[in-house]
Amino acid sequence: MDDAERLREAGLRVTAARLAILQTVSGGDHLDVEAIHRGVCERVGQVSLQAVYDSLNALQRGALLRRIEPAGSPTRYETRVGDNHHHLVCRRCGRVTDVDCAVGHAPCLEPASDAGYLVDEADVIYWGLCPPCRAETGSARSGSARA
Amino acid sequence: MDDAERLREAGLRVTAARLAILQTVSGGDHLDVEAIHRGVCERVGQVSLQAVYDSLNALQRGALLRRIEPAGSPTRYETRVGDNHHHLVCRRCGRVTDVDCAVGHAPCLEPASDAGYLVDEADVIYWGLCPPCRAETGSARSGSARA
DNA sequence: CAGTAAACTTGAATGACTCAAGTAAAGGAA
DNA sequence: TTCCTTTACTTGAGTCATTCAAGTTTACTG
Repeated sequence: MDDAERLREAGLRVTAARLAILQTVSGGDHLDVEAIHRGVCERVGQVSLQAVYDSLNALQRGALLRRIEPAGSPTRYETRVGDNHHHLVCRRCGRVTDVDCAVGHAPCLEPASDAGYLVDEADVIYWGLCPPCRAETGSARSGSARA
Repeated sequence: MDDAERLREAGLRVTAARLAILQTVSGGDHLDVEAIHRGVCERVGQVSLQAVYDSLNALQRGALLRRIEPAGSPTRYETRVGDNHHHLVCRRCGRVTDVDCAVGHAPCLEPASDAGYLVDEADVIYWGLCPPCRAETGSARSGSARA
């Protein structure tokens, strides 16, 4: 299924801007809105930043994109949707890297007690230093995660 | 150990504003900055919002408070620090509730692959609807978490 | 091919937070 | 106790990502 079909299936109109967004996000690595905007403009000429915001919202509502919002850094988007994966986020440069869930049956995704909540999603972010930033700061190898 | 001692131990000066912040946060339930500010003013009279921001930062650097930053809602604070617990966040009203880690040995807190990152923390947020919001929206009981 | 809803444009507004410069006060030293 | 230095606090302006609003254009239906 190509992007145009996927858009239609989500009840969205097919426009050059949206196709360019999908291409840009899928070709990039957890890009932020500004980077996506740049990519879109390179592909199809001037598109307003607001159109990009608007479309990104529509695309994520339609489950064509996934939004990642690490505390303290701007929102990023990826095309890998509908699967069970999490993210490593670099505290220093903000880089985001995918990680599969640590265990197949995802124990952490069912809270110990749901306190009466109707839980529909679990978000896991591992905070740390990415390899380039470790090299620059001279951090020793390997640490153990704390909850 | 009382709050004043704890402040001194963290290398911070003891002020009425800071004591009031600690009391307010510990007496409240994952309050946001505005609510903390209100609580502080009730206790010790006018304190500027910036002083509250400043102190909250100092207190969290000194590990007297923990900061919770759910995507799309303002930062909240709690006094429960240094343990292994996560949060349920209501998509509708933003309410935050503590959950202990699902499993003692915390499997999700060691990523399947660390991609070379030096991981120092894992943040887990369960998104859903809190009981009052479920009642208001008439959502059916229980759903299964998706990663 | 026309009509209409959705998408896009421009421009202003918002909200949470930070920065900056000056004043006040905590707590160690004299 | 008083002085002095450093940290905390005040006021006020600034920033950044994001949203809102109103008008125009364009994709798709009929």
